[in-house]
Amino acid sequence: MRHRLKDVAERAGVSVKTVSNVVNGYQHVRPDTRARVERAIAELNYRPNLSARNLRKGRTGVIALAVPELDIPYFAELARHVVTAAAELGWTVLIDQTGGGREQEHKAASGIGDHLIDGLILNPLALTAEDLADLDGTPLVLLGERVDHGPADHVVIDNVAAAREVTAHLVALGRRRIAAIGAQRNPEGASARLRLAGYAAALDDAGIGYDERLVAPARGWHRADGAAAMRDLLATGVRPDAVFCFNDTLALGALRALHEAGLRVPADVAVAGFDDIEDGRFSIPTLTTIAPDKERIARLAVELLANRLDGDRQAPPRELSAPYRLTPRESTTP
Amino acid sequence: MRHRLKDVAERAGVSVKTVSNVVNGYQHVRPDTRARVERAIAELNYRPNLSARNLRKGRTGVIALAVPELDIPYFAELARHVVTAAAELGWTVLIDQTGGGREQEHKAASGIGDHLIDGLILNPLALTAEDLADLDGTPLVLLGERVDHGPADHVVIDNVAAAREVTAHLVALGRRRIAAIGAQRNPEGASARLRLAGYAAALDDAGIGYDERLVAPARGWHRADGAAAMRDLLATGVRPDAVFCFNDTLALGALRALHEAGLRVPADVAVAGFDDIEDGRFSIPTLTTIAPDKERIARLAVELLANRLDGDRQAPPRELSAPYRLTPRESTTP
DNA sequence: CCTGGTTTCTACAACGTTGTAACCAACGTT
DNA sequence: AACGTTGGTTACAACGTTGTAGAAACCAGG
Repeated sequence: MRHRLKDVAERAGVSVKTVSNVVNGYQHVRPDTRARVERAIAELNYRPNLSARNLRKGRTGVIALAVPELDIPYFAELARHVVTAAAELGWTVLIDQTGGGREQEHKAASGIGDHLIDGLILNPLALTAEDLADLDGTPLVLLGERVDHGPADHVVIDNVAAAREVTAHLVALGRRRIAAIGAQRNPEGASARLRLAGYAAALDDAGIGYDERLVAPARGWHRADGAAAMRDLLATGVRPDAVFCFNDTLALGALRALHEAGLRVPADVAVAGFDDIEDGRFSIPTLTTIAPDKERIARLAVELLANRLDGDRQAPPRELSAPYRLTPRESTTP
Repeated sequence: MRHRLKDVAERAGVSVKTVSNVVNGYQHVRPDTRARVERAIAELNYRPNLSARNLRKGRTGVIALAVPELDIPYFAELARHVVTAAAELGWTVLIDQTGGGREQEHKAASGIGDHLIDGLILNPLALTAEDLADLDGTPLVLLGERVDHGPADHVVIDNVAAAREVTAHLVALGRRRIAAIGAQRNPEGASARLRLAGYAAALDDAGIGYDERLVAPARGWHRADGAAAMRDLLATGVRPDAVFCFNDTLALGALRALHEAGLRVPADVAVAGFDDIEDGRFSIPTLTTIAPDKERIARLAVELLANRLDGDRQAPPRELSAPYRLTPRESTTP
């Protein structure tokens, strides 16, 4: 049922290579030969065997995207854009879920060696620079925060500036007791660390003291974690008048916990998030957030990978920055 | 930098095939030979070339999952479970976004022929039976509703019964003017059609007449579509006291539109959805929904594919059913 | 009619792996 | 001592494709 170049060649009365040439759009093929071959291809419904082609060419046309969890909307939305951007360059995307663990992230990164994929776009949560040291030259692009001076290209947004801007927005509304949710206990959560730094900087700008009791760690990045952190905050008796959550799912969880505690948003407590996921545009109230340009991030990542594949693999790593925008909504401004 | 069986063989002083045997866990290898080979493998950091292995074996170890859109949470959650279930059987999952179009779904299905993937799990929205007619025997499992008597295995949940149950739940709360959101204009949306049928059946059970003005079509399955449909309903002046949305994102959009219209949920209007996505467990109010066992669906789909791959490819298509559970929450019961 | 260049096509080898068949050695059985 | 059996290993071919080198056919200019 399945045909090979050889079958097409026999039917068209030409050599295998000529069929290959037609398939690959080689120029110097006589029109009538080409037509005969194309007819044979159509009649046999021939499809090239990609495994064989890959083996011969050393390329697979598949890139991988490794994210912590697909059912965190930010990553799902990002994945969508990466798939789209990659498709434009003729690539297929293989999506990997790392679970956010250092070990699994490392496995995803070294899985490059399988020859199954030409390159990897990795959004690490816990990976450190030394984890990347033993990679053997397959192109890698990191998303989110830089793994300090790692050997790879990366696409970032300015987490510190963004966090500072959204915190300043809360300050500008007259809030003074501004909590932060999402600090990570393990020191490796780079994004969390930077967002915390931006938060602290904005407080400093406003002459507000940093109060450790207002900074709540979160176990993960899910709604449940945000809700739990918010409940903890309320339970300790510190009464924040605003909360900056380090991502939108945490913020949505916090909204829920505030609702259950009978507090009004934004009247009693203003809430801001980070990521601009679709939920936040329809939640009650809608969610003020930092909106990173996800499409741009995806496109830049794919382009970096393409450059690496076609160009100099030894070139020094590049860092590209994607824009973001503070997007005020009901959760801070009624 | 990249090593082949041959390199390992030379270093260990054995034949290429012996190394291959060690790599594949072949029994009859002398312990000291095995040790020597394994040391050489470790020293060279050898990784098999999957393209070559695939070419030789005719299998790639990769299956594809094609869903309409990754950033619809239901599909993201499903994808997560499929990836997990597949990993247990040693498979990698390649995720495809069809966009829900008939053409693209067909392309995904026929893309099987590329030899890149061993099988496909497809969640179709618009695909018809005849679209599947020209597939050449590569295993395919359909999710969601059956494409009428198509030639493929499929995993379903009983959409009619589930929709009937959730509608009956609304009736039991004393609601009589129950709207439905999510009917599709194009006749191909099989799931929507079945859920509509269940809705109608439940009304009939309760002796409530079917009122066409209460049935709102939706363009897509996003929150924005649900909000738009709800606004349309309200604009026409029919005042429903309950709404059954054909999925959760539509319901979340409807919640938002009701909020904007100043209507209370569930006091004025009760709202129910379908899918049990994470958002619905944290929204305000939390969302009553039908919770399909997504993990089970994913597992069944992967198992069907596995059976097809290892077993009889000509066996008649099978239909497996996954359970669901009505999950009442605040949006119907305060 | 020859020369040199281009176009069109082909034979062959190679990519890295594994299945097949075969070999040799060691063993226990007749 | 001859025999079959098993364990351990190997040489070879094949999977389907494409790059290389070159042959054959064609063309133009002298």
